[in-house]
Amino acid sequence: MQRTDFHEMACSIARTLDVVGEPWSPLILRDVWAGISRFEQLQADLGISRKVLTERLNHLVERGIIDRRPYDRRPRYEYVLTDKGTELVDVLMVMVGWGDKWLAGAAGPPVLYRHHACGQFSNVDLRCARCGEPMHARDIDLVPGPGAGA
Amino acid sequence: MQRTDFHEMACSIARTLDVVGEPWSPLILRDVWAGISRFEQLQADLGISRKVLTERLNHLVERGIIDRRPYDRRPRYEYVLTDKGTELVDVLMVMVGWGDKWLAGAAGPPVLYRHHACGQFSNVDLRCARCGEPMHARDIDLVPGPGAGA
DNA sequence: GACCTGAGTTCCGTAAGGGAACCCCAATGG
DNA sequence: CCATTGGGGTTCCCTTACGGAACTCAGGTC
Repeated sequence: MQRTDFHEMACSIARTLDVVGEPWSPLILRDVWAGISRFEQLQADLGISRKVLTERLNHLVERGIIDRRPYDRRPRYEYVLTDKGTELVDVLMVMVGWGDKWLAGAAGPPVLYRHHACGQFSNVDLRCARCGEPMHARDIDLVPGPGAGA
Repeated sequence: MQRTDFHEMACSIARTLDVVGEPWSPLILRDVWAGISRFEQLQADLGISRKVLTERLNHLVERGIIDRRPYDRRPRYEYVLTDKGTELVDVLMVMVGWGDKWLAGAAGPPVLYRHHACGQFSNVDLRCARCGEPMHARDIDLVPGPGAGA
């Protein structure tokens, strides 16, 4: 894990990385999103060490990304996305779009999205929340906001 | 950094993490995007160790995210985004949206985006590339694609 | 020729990940 | 009613990677 603390930086990227920037955290989020929700399943699917998996799960629960809840009268637990965590999946969806385009190669994308609204296999596209036009890195200027440091 | 190799996984998230999943890499990308492009500037801005900065820059150059190019007849170099790297910034923009909403607190967002197309301060929104309707985690089904493993 | 500056490299101490073994608890089951 | 099973973690040791400071190198400048 990063030794330098990203939490204090006046940057929403750094602060987001403080939540899911550690190795494995995004993949844990992916698995929980995809329905792999129990400790043993996660450990087997990811091949992560049990120690680190415990740490990451606790961290994600503390930050309100996932909830830990019992699913049996025996001490058995599963992890489910909170609203906060579900919205964080947006980041993963965009990563998938980029990875599909630049890294998937001839085999094609490993996973497809079927959009409920239109029923088609599709991908995400970034648009301006105000005018609806495409909004990518080259389409904007960065301006200091109210929460900027001195 | 991660000891387990994400590169071989049949998952575009894992493969993207193999490129920018190491600690600091996303922040380096952010800085280069924002115009902080030289070694000394990056080191000072991030507070990263010089050794790790060197490793990360080399890694990003190898993966085609940034280019290293001389800006002087002396051995001086700057780093600039490639097209591949510029598209990867989409991921950062979505992270900013999430961080602004869930982590910024009362101070408000540290940075604002002014959209060239409409001139307004805005944020990104995820839409279906086919039908244009909103597309978030709950709006899709995941289906194995052609590049899925056995 | 001495000095400066940007861009790294080297070295050491510490902290984090990997892996295997171990532990705890509730529900069977013989 | 004691032994077993199986999920969900802990504990331990080993190795690797980060942080930080010192050092190097090459071209320009005074």
